[in-house]
Amino acid sequence: MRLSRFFLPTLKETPAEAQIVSHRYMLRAGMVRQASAGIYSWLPLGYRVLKKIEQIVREEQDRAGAIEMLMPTIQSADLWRVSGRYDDYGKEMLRIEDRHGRDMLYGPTNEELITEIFRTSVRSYRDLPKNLYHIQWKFRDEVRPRFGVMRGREFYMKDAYSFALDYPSAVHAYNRMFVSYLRTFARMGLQAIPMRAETGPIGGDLSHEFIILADTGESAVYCHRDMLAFDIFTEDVDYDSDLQPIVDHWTGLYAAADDKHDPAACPVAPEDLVEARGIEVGHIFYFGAKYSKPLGAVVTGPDGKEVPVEMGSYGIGVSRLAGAIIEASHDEAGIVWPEAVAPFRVGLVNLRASDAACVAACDALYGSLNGAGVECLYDDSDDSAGAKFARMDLIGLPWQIVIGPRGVKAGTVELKDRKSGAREELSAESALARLAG
RNA sequence: CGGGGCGUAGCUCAGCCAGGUAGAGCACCUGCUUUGGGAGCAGGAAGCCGGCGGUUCGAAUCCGUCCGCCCCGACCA
Repeated sequence: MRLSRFFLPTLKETPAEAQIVSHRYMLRAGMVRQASAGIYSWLPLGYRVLKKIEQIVREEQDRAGAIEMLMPTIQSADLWRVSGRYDDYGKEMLRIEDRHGRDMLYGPTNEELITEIFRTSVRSYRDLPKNLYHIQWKFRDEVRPRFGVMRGREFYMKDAYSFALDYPSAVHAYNRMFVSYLRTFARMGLQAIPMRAETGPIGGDLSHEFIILADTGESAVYCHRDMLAFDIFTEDVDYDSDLQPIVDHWTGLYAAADDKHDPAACPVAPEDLVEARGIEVGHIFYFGAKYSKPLGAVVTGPDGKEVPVEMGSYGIGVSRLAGAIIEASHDEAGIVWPEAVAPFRVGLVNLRASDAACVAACDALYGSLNGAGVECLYDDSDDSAGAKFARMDLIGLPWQIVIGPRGVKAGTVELKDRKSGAREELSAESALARLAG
């Protein structure tokens, strides 16, 4: 993509409303723009990141055996009255009335809807287990939205719902999601720590939050020091095998968010206890028959008796992750994208747009990169060199290739690693080979 | 929802206390000069001073009211 054809409204100064680093950089890098409190437009650069994150989540859900579908953003209040949550959810739920005076709502979650779909379609234990998910915009009318997309009112979320015949099989469904979450966050370059959690208004009694540590995290978290040394989980998994050993390994050491942490009852010696701030990027629940019972989602078991299905739900904050990744990966100059979620893999900088030789060298390499399938943002503007460097650092693409008169004369380009800052002079062919590899 | 703060040019902000022709820096446009870390000079364009009402000869400025946004707390993927 040529910068001259792209839409990248970067800001030199920090907008006053942004307090934390991810929010500041997302605004400055032209990723998002606030539409109203807690509601954002995703500009092209930010949208590319959002889609990368979404795709990783999707691939790992699919790998774990979940089936993708799509439910609407607007729901009828009727189902929520049946489950009893229409009143319980309170003002967080955005309520709407249609032209016929029917009560509608902008869905904050989808347990009722998915259970209803399941109820009318599945009658036999032979159709179990199932795990259905979708990735969709949600709305929770937070009293006080803040931290940019990390605590917005409108947010993009993956939510999966598992259906099982009995408790052991429900636990296996839970474990599948647990393990797939480890993989999902690892692919984004994040060390996510599963922690015991309150189940909140969703309800249930087996629940973990996946937390990434960051100074600006919303909640205090506590965990055993050794957990930080765990290798991030990247191995391939047979999701049909017994996953309990993996889950046990990751839950064997103490880790809890503040709402589950009791200093008096903490089993970890003070010198081994890490106290930090964390951002919740995923949350998984087992909640049994909490919804299947009132909504009548029952199946006939092998013994011919009807039983309510055992359910769980599993969320990942897709839009929140965009902010959370920046919190975990940035420096004074801007964002430092992990390769897997970077909006482009490489930024190609023409230092001298007025110089025919520089233009020719850049155009040639740009063509080669595109030909090799390397996502490239090509700064073909005639801005000053300093402005280009600063902008490229700000938007945080993992690699920069700088071509200027100096290098063109010497037959070299400069390859810069955004994360380490290391620069290297090499031929355009070598740079291409490096990035295409 | 309690407490606090702020709405003036695209962005960051001054001006308000003490009413009297709407400002600066950055960004933008034109031209020239520059060109390896957010360049220089000259010129230009740009604002219903958040909305409504009031006080006044006169309101960005004073008073009232509404709206929007931010921060702290309580609450949440």
